[in-house]
Amino acid sequence: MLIPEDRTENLLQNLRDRGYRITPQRELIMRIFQDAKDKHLSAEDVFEVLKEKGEQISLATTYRTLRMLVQMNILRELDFAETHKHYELVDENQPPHHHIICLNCNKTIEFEDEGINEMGRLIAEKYGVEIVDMQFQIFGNCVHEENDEHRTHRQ
Amino acid sequence: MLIPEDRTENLLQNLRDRGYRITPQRELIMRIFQDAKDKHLSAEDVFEVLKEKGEQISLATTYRTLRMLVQMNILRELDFAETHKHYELVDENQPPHHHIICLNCNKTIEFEDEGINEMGRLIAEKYGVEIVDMQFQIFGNCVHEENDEHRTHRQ
DNA sequence: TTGAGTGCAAATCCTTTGCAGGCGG
DNA sequence: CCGCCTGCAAAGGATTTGCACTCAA
Repeated sequence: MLIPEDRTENLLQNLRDRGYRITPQRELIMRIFQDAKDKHLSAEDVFEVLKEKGEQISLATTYRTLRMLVQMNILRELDFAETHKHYELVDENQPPHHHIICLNCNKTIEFEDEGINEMGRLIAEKYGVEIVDMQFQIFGNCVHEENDEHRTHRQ
Repeated sequence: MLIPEDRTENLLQNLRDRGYRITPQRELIMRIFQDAKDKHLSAEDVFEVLKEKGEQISLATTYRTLRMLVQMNILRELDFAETHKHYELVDENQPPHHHIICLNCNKTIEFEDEGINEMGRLIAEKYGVEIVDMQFQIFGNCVHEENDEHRTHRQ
């Protein structure tokens, strides 16, 4: 089993090279995403994790940092049809992955499918679009909720 | 060339059958979507169209009606990685379609791809998820903006 | 040293809600 | 006529911003 390497140092260097200052706040936030692989944290989530760790940081800085990291292509912004956005680390060595979102329990399942990625590339090429990101979302009800009253719409 | 039939009467009957009252406001909003096929209106867009037509309606009712129509599966809610949501008429006779969103000009291109839909169905089945909606979004830069400074991130 | 980054509070944007009055069935 | 719908204004949640201060380089 592969232990995922900590890319934080590289990413920090990357920021430094682009003229950004490395502050404790920025480093903390990047480490949170490194430690939360496979999660899709919201700004509020990140802020809560920091508070639990006893770290001093403002919500404003959290939002500013997330926005900056998305612009640097270090974080990917995800839309799960909620009122707030989610974020995850970009791994340029991995093909884009996609998400199933359960409308009952709000859990998300990640999946990879090279066929879908390839079709996305062909379609983008057909329409003359240079891809920045592709997201395939399946909204539905997962079997674990089978006995509950199903929600047949977005929340 | 096929002239798309006006389904508004059927949809209104549908609402009536489900115990909802048919008010002028609800009928107006449904007709706006009928007349704006291929567009992806936001709540504010709908409100503006109504104002231009000289119709009297409040923004609150616009939001309430949109939410109700989504719950009735008459409208589909779309997320284009913006701060507000977009809506389009659901056509149950058509397979789900998807969108390319240009990060430069904010234009959207609709496309259909039965291969992608089929893959989505297979994946949902594999993970035991009953599909409510599928959305494949390609974010990128369209060729028309080729000479402009490219935005390489979400707005 | 210096200006980019931070914290705080206020502002902004989008959307929802409480309430009193209106009107569809 | 009953109670669902509406309009208005106020509230709410998520995110951004102005400003004075701080600290990374």
